[in-house]
Amino acid sequence: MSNFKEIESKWQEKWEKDGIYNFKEDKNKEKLYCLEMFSYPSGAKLHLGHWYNFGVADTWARFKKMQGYNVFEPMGFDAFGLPAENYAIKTGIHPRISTEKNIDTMETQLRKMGAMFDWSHEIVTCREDYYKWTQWMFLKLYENDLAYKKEAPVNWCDKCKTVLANEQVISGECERCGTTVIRKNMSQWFFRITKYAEELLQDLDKLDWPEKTKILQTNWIGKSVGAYVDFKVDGTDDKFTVFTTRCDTLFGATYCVLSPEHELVDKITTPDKKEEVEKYKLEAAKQSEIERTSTTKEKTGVFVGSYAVNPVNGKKIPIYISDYVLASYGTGAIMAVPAHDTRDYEFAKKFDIEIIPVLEGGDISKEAYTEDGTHINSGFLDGLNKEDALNKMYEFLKENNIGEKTTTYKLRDWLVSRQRYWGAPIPVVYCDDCGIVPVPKKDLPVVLPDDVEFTPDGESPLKKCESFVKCTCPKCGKEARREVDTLDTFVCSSWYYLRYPDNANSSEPFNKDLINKMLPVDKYIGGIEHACMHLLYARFFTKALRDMGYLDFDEPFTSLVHQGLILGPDGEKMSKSKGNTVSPDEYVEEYGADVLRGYLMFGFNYVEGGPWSDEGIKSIDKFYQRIDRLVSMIDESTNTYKDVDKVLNNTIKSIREDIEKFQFNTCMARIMEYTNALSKLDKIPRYYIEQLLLILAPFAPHISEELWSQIGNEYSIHNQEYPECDESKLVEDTFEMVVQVNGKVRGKIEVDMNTTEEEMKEAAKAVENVKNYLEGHEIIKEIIVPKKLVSFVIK
RNA sequence: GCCUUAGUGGCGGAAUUGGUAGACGCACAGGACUUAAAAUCCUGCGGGAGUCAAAUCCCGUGCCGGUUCAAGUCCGGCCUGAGGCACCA
Repeated sequence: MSNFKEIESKWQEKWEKDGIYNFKEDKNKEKLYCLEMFSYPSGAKLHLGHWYNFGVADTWARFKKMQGYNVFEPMGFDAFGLPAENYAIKTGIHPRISTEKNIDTMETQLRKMGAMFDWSHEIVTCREDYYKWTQWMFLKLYENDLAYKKEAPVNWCDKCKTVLANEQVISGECERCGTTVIRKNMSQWFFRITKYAEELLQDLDKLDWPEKTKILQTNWIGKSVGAYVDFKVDGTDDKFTVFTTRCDTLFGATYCVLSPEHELVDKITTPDKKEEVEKYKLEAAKQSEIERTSTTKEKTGVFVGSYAVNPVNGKKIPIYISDYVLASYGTGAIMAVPAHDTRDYEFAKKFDIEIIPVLEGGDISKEAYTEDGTHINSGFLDGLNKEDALNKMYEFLKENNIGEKTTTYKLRDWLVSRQRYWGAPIPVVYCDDCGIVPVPKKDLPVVLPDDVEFTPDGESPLKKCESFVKCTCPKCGKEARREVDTLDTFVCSSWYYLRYPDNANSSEPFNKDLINKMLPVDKYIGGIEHACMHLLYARFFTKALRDMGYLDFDEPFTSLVHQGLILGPDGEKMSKSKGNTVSPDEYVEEYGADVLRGYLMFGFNYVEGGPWSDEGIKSIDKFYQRIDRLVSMIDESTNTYKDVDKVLNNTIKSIREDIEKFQFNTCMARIMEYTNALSKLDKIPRYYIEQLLLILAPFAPHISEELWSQIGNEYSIHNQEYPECDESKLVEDTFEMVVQVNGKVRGKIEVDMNTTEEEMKEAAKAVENVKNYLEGHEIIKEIIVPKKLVSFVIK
């Protein structure tokens, strides 16, 4: 086999023509839905990361197919998004044209991968037959009170008069014009994901996901139990509510802090502080949340001139604003207990505010600092421990109607409005008389118009498209205006796994019975960068659809695996701007898909990834050439060799174990060991060759298929069963016993498998080198690990 | 900064979960075949001491400390890199 490329396209065409990977319902086989996170067609071409994700995951799916599962492995494109629109502004090429062209290229490339993708189930999110149902999802959420509008801050460039993505803000400035970006409030659509916060948290226990991913989601959801406490503003009827996890320290609260965006700020700022407060609010608006919540930067803030009344002791305490308090978490206001909180302590020191310790040994300025001391200076809480004091305070707050026990989450509702063109239009109409009116489902899709203008002035093309904006109210028939914002692309990707099995359905997003059979996804493979957003949004959608009665399962992805990141040769994340991207194309061109896939499997720990280097890709090429040579040594004898049998069965056993852990590198190593064993033979019996090809099939699908046919076997190797391990071939008569003295290896000796512990000990003592160490010393301890080692501790 | 994660030969990476560190491969070196090269095959290959050669010994899994008969693996503290931080997807 001199040319891998030739045989690859030959088999790819045949497989597709025969549809051997197309999913057909089969009552005798268990379905297995294997899904790789679909790709965004921005770069025009597949990059190495795609090959790493899809190509390697396909080996797992192929292995499952050979294990007898009815595998469904679809592919599609997450095709809406910012880059296509930016590209249009720069070049004038319409996003639909550039996107469809990219998809075309990528499909061609994906076919060259030789994966089992079932193209008859393809979906593309920017096409009407898909986004119609994305809009339907929006309407359903709206009907169920899971979509609503409210004011929220966006990145705003006042020169461009446009909203910027975080990505477009470069160190606080607009990437186009360099103007300082500010946070500005706008009315926007939200999905009420927080309604599911508790269930999203609880159900993590049910999932076969990496522990670190569950921890990331747990922290992101950020549940904390505490209390709301109301503070009156002294001398007025105004009050504000704070959230605190330590209401037991209320007696030590010596000031309050509102976020600069808090609605009460303007009202309670005294005239002499007005200027200073306004200035501070502007400064705060310029900062990102990461900057604002940094625990190392110096605390800043401004006294607003008013005082709050501490509800437990009636003390007047000053009210400040500070950027370290965020409007989006809790109530946007805190009570500060500087004696027991680091941030509050720093702040109080700087502004010379009173510090009252209320926990014994808990004064932050003291050396022996504990968080949970006995309460002091705390009136009715004095002498109590943390738990009792908390409970007593909860009671007190409730009785006096000044607060209550509560649970809050860091998780915020999901902002889905985007002031952009290239996305699914939000199917809503604004009518002067009827207000917000959802577009009736029979009128979906609200079609994204093609004839729009892309200008760099930042104005949304949809807003300027009069024919789109102008419409009639579905309720009263009067003239109305369409919503010009589009949906976050994460909305598209929150339900695509539900559409794949039923992608041609034109009367509903998916058939309930079908989806209940095909889902949940059995194995979902994609990057960990999606741990908090995409994966959480998809879980939310599934639960919301379940509650609406459209499906009967609780979780979309039963089992999850993250492939690592393939970095540039410099060890940095590949990006065009860094100029460290590596294209897979030249490798496919030179070595073929099997070799590139093989190298990606062998050269990296799949879950860790690492910097790209092509040192060694040749070795996979050589390895497959070697297999080709071995196959030509085929012999029709039925001889067997004990050593070869042992290696063969160990290979099968190890691969079956390792592939479940996505350890493809060790699988490849075991295949190499088997070929090493075979190459010691002059002629290789047919059985050993067939086993080799079957073992190899999921890893090198084209080469194995070619060689399988060359030795005269029936097409297709991919419809065969994966070899089973014959444990009887692995039985060993002896083992190597290790002898340690004081923890160091001092001898190794081959002994019979059936050696008793007592015999092991005696044999160990008889080892020449061990004898030298034991001589003249007292053995104070003997440790025996059966079938492994003997360890002596001597004095 | 916060959350998560990783650090093992010249390199990519193994290590049954506390029990022989370096599987498998790359690179390199030596040899065979060849007029020669490529390809292929064989041998060696963490560092140091020792020896004709061995045996054997010491050091070694980012750094410092701890637990243990025994630590790459567990615990505490640090350093460095990577991913995410809610409008890139």
